[in-house]
Amino acid sequence: MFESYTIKDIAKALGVSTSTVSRALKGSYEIGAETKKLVQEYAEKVNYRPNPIALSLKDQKSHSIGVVVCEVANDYFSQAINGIESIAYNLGYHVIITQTHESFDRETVNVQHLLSRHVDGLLVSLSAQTTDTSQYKYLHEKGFPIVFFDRIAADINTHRVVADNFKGAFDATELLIKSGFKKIAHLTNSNNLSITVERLNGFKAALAKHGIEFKPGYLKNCEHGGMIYDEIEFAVKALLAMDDRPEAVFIGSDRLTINCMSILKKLGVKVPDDLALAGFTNSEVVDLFDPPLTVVRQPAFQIGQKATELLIKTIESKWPVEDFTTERVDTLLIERLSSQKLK
Amino acid sequence: MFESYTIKDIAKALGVSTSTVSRALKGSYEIGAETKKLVQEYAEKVNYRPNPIALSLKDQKSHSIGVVVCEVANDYFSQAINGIESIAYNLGYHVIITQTHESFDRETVNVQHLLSRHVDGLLVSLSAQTTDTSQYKYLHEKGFPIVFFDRIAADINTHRVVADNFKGAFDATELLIKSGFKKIAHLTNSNNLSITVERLNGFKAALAKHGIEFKPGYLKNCEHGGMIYDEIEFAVKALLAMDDRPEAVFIGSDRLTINCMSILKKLGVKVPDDLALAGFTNSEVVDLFDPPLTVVRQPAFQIGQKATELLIKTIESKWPVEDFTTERVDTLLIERLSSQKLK
DNA sequence: GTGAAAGCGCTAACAC
DNA sequence: GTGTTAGCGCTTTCAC
Repeated sequence: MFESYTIKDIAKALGVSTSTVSRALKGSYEIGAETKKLVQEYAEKVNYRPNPIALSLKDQKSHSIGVVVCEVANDYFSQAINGIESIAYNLGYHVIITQTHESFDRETVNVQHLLSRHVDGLLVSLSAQTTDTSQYKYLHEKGFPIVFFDRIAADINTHRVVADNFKGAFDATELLIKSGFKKIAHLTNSNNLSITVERLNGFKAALAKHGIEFKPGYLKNCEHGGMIYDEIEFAVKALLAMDDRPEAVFIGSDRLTINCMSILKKLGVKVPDDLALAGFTNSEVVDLFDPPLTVVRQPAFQIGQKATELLIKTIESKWPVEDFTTERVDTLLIERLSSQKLK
Repeated sequence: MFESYTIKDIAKALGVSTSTVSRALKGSYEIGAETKKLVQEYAEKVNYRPNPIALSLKDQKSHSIGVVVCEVANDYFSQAINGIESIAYNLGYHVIITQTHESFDRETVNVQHLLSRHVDGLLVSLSAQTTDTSQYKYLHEKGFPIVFFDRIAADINTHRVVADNFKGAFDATELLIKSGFKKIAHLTNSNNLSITVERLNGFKAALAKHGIEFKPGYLKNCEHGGMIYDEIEFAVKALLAMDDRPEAVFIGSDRLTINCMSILKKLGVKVPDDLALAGFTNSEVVDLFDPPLTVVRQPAFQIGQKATELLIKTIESKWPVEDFTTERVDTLLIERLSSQKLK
């Protein structure tokens, strides 16, 4: 096995005490210049690294943060994790990632697991199935640092970082309207999610602004957050089978947008001729699609970074934090062929 | 802050000693049935969780493994990490991910960082820039567990998990040949990488089998592993500008395949009419591309799993491991429009 | 200016 | 059957 030097080894080698070594290494003023130099040079020479586990045990912090997301192999979340990691790394934390696969049970198990690992705080994006947020409420009340991002718990007053989902949805919907569509459907995620509600509101607001009535029949929710292909296919087919079939659809989630394209292609429905399309996604290759996709992009990397900064600030705060912010960052609308009305 | 119960709290509350609690909790036979029950019920009640940091300090293991990859926001690696995490999670390890962004310096820093965190072992996929593997050699010789996956170090005899890159390349190239192409270029990664060499060999073997001469001019390396867009664009343009311009190109990396498509589209080069294309990628949406892409997929998830299993087995081995395996898993060739010869 | 020792949470060897 | 204690690596208070 691989051994590394401890403070004790250095102390023994140099014939001083461990406390001297400890102090010398952090340049304490109490240590004589030559001793200090001696110790520091020796430590350097043997490539001494303090044992972070011992430090953690001492100061009762694990220097790790737990992340709860639905899926890593998802463009939005892999980008967000990238942001999380970049901040955590710089501030000396490491990141433990867990996936819910949109299941509430799995989410609960993950949180328990992370707590048993004594993470110093939690970065959470709720699963599509989650309605009961009491475990977070309990922890939050006990003073345990939690930051929600993307899919937040409305009833827990802690730091939150989200995209401006309302505006993102509004913009995309308005774009479809301005392209000339009036019959616009909305395919979206589980109603449990904050993002679903916000995006639906943005969708409705855009319709209202342009005097278009919201038709409940044009709204399709996929309760499993796009994890179940058949559910999406069912919803898409239902839209296509309507008497007053929509001409366009605005899609409220990354996975749904991609899967919807895939289903339409399979069914031989031409985009945008038969059905125009705009949707949320963070995929970087949608301009290579046939047709190129009109999308709402979220600054996932920055969202991950901000959430992590807030979390670590909370963790390291000397005083109980009581003042919580909700950061809202802009989305980006990119128009491509899929949302255009062809002659 | 958030406090949790320790063995000491339980001992005090129950008026027994800490060792009794410790033993009772692991159901030791030395403890009387009623004491055991008492302790276990109390621990359950207060939701006791052993402090993993204390355990780590005791048995000199951090129960964490370090991962070195070039990029997380890459389909192949995010899928591999998924596999890594799934195994690590089940075996009680957590995973610290670092990214090299294809830089050797960054890789060195990352390895140092991971070692300073006292990870129990390393899962490594080399950066495109790396030629000097001495840091790994040094660690390996000291008995430190390392498993290479995907981009391996040829000169270090440790566990390795790779796709059958030779065959994957061979199959894709042969497919192009069978489609009727003879002038086939190869756009690929840095020559430093094991995968580059293996895929090139597969490419050459397929040409040879069908009596086609290998033209060095048709081989383009992107030394930065596709991180620099201009480099790829330069290579693609060079191929297109050749007197004896290739009719098809086989691409040896995920990022290059996607970027090449993007460049061809920008240049107005029609695929497969003007240039047919087949390449390695693990993107799940390439069937939505225009045109749908012919690809070689790697079982990234399984590769991640296997590598992690081997690593943890090595870590937990009671004896120094001397017998190392190289696991080679099959790739999957999926034919779509991009590789077909149109009339 | 430096050393001794306690303590963080847990386990295990050694009492009794 | 249960308690006492040392020790994992490090910091820090208290001595000198």
